[in-house]
Amino acid sequence: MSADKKVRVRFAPSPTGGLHLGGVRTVLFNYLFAKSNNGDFILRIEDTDQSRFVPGAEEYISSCLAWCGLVPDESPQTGGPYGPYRQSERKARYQEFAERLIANGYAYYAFDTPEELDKLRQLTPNFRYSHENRDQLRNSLNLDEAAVKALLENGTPYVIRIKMPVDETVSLNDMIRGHVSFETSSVDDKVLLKADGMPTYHLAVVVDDYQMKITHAFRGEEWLPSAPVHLLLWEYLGWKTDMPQWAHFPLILKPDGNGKLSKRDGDRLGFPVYAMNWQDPKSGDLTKGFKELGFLPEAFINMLALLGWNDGTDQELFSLDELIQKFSIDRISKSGAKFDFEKAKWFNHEWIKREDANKLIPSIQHILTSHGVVVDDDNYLRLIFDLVKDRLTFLPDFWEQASFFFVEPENYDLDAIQKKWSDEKTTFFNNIIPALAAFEPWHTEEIEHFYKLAIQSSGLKLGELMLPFRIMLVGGKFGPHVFDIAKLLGREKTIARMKKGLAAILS
RNA sequence: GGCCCGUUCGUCUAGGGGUUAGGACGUUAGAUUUUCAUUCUAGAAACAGGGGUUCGAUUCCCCUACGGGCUACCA
Repeated sequence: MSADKKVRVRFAPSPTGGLHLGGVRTVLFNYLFAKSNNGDFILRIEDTDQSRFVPGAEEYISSCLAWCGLVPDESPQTGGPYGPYRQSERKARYQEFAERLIANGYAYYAFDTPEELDKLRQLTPNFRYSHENRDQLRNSLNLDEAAVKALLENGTPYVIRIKMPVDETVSLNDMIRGHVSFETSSVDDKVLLKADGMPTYHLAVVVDDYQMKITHAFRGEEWLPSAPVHLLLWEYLGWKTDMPQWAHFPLILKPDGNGKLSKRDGDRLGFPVYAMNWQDPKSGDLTKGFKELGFLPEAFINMLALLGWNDGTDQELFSLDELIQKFSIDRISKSGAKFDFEKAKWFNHEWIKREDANKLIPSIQHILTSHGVVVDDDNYLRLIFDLVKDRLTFLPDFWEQASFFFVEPENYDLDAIQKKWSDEKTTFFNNIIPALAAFEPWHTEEIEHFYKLAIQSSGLKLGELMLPFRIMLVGGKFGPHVFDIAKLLGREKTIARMKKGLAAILS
C-alpha cells in the first residue's frame, strides 16, 4: 500500500441477527482508525449465505451504528462510488474471478456432494479436503477434461475450491501481532464458490476489498487461521501490491470461565450482549440491548474502546472525538478481554453524570411518558435531573429515583417513624404546616433555616424531625436533600403532602 | 488430533533488563452526607512454571503448562 492512498476500512457483517458487542467494537476500531487518518469507513453486507438470511437484520445493523454515532461513509443505504454494498448484488463478479483462478491453475471444480463429504468426515478421522486426498475425490484435478466438460454441461452441481500449494510458507505482518506465518500444506482447499453460485467469505472478502480499494482489513482473531487462504488469493488474482494491511483484534470473552462471549452468556448471566433490542422475526423472541437497558451511546462506546485498547495514560473516560484523536492500532492488546458488566455499569454511571443534561431530556421525557407522566417544562425537568443523576446507573433508574416529584406518594414507609412518634411531633407539624404555607421566600436555604429554627424552639431533636419530613414528601427513606425536594415541589405541593403524610402517620 | 494466537491483582490494564510493579472496576474499612446513593481517604490483591542470556530478569530467547480460536458449499 502506498502512503498517499486514502485510508479505507470496512465492517462486513452478515445480516443474521442481533449485533453483538464484539461486532460493535470491531466497528469502533475501524471507525476510529478511519477517522483518525481522514479515511472512509464502509459498511458492506455479507449476505452470501441465503439460508441464514434474516429479514430486517440489515436495517437493524444500520440503526445500531446510528445509535452509536458510528455512521458509515458508504453503505447499502447511502450508496457510494464502489457499490453495490451487498454481496448478493455482486454475485456475477465472483464467478468471473473464480473461473480465472481455475484457468490459471489456482483452483478447480469439485463435484463431491455435501452428503458424500459428510460421510467421509465420519468415516475418516480428521478428514480434510486437501492435497492429501484431493486426488481421490471427484474434481477437475483427476477427472479428464471431457468428463469435467460433460458434468458441467449436464448441470451437475459443483463448487470451486482453491488449490492450496504444498510445502510453501505464507506469512503476513499483522499490525497487532507482528509476523505470523502458516504452512500451506496444513490448510484445506477451501470452497471459494458454492453450488448456488454465491461466493464464500474467502473469495468475497478478497474481491470486494480489492474492488472497494480497502487499505486496511481489520477483523476478529477468529479469522486468523483462514488468513493464508486470503493471502494466496490476493496473490493468485494478481492484486498483491494492492493488498490491505491486516490486523486481527483480540476476542471479547465471557466473564466466567473462558471462550468467546455469546448471546447465551448474556441471557445466562443477566446482561445484554446486543447493542439494541433484537426481535427474531421467526421465533418472535426478543433479546434485550444496551440501548433499551438505558445505556448512553457514549458510555457504550467508551466501555468498548477500553476493552482491548488504552491510550497509555490513566485516563478512562473518553468522548468519541477524544478517541479519534488518541486512537492508535498499536496500542491494542493481543490477548482476549473478559467482558465485565460491573465495569460497563460504571462507565454508564460516569457518563450520566458528565453528559450535558439537555441532551438527555428527550430520553427522560420518554421514560416519564411510559409511566403516564407528562412534564411540559424541560427546565424544571433539568433541575430535577441534576439533583438525582448521581444515583442513576441506567437512565430508566430516573423513575425510581425521581418519580415522587411528579406523583404524590401513595404508600409511606411508616415503620421508620411511627414507633418513635409522639404528641410533641404532632404538635410540631400542626404548627409548621401553616407557618410554611405563609413562608417567604420559597428557596432551599431559607426553608431549611426556617425549619431548623422551628425545631429548635420546639425543644425537639433535629434528627427526629428530618426523617418524618422526608417520608411525607417522598414516601420513603431515599432521595436527595429534603429541602431541595421541597423547593422543587413548590409550596403548594409541599404543604399538601405534609398534611396527607401527617394524616397517614396518625392513622 | 492438527494448525494458529495468547498468558501482569478476581476483572480491564500500565510498565519494561535494576520500580515500594502504577491506575480503574469490584471488594474491605473509615470519613462526610442527621435518608439512601454519591463523594473522599485508606487497605487487601498480580508478573503461570522451568531453563537459558545477563552483574541483574516480570521485562529478551527456548521449552512446558494452561487458556482460546479455527478445522462447513457459516460468516
